[in-house]
Amino acid sequence: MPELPEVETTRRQLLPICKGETIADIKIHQPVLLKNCDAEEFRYQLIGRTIDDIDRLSKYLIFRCGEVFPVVHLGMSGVFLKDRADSKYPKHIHVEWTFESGKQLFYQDMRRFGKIWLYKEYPVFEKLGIDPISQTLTVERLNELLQKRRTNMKLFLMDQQKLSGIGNIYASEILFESGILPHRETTSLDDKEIKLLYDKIHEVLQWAIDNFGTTYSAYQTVNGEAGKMQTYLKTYQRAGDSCKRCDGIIEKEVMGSRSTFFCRSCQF
DNA sequence: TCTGACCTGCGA
DNA sequence: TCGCAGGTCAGA
Repeated sequence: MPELPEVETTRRQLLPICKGETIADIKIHQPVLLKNCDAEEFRYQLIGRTIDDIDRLSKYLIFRCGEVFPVVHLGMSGVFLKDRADSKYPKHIHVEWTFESGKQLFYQDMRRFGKIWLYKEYPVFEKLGIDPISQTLTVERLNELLQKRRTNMKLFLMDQQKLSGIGNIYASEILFESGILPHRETTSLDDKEIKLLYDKIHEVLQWAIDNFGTTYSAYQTVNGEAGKMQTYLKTYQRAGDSCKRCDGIIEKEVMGSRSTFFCRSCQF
C-alpha cells in the first residue's frame, strides 16, 4: 500500500535506472490507467524523450521529460519493476518502457487502482495538502491545520487535502508514537502534544524511508525486494497482540471505513 | 462530511 | 464462497 515512504523509496530506486535514459518504446496494456490522454498520445509525446529527473510530491511521482511530465500515482498495488534476466515475465504488467540503452522498466498494478497522467507543463495539484516531510510543514502550520477542521486525529492524518502522503498504516503508527488516541478531536491537542506529533510525523516517515517502506501484500521495491518497515510497526495488523511499550493490548476499530490500530493503555 | 465503489488475491 | 485489505473520488 504505497504511502509517502514507499513512493519515495520507488523514486530513489528509479533514478539510477531511468535518469538520462531516452525512451525508445512504450507498450500500454491497460489504457484505462491513463487519465487525461489516450495511449497513442502518451506514446507520441514520450517516445524519443529523455528522463531528466524524477520528483515526488506526496504520493505522486513526477517524471521530468523535457517539456512533458508523466505523473504516476501507484494507487493500492502499483509498483515499478526493473527487468531481471533471471525472472519470468511478471503478472499484471500494464505499461512497459523500453529505453534506447536496451533497459526496460515495467509498471505492475495487480488491483489497477493506480493512475497515470501526462502534463505539458509542470503539474500543480491545487487540492493537495502539505507534503508532511517538506519544509512547508512547521509546528505552527500543523497547529493551524488542526484548528481548521474539527474531526478525529486518524481522519485528520489521512485527509490528503490537509497533509498529503500519510495513509492508513503510518497514521496508526504516528499516533501510537505520539501517545495520542486516534479518536481525539483535532482541537483537543495542547501545544506539547502538537510539537510531539510534528516530531513523530517526521520520525516515523523517515524511519520507513530508511527501511524501504512496508511490505504487507503487493508492495515491493524497484529491485523486486520487500520493504523492511513491517518488522518495526508497533500497531498495524497487531490487533490482539500485546503492546510493545506497555502491558496493554493492541485494539482494532474501523474509522472512516479503514482499520485503525491503537493501545488504550499508552495512547490518551 | 460520510459512505460505497472500484479491483484482485489471500485466508478463513 | 465470502470477507477483508485500502487510496481516491463520486454521489448522497
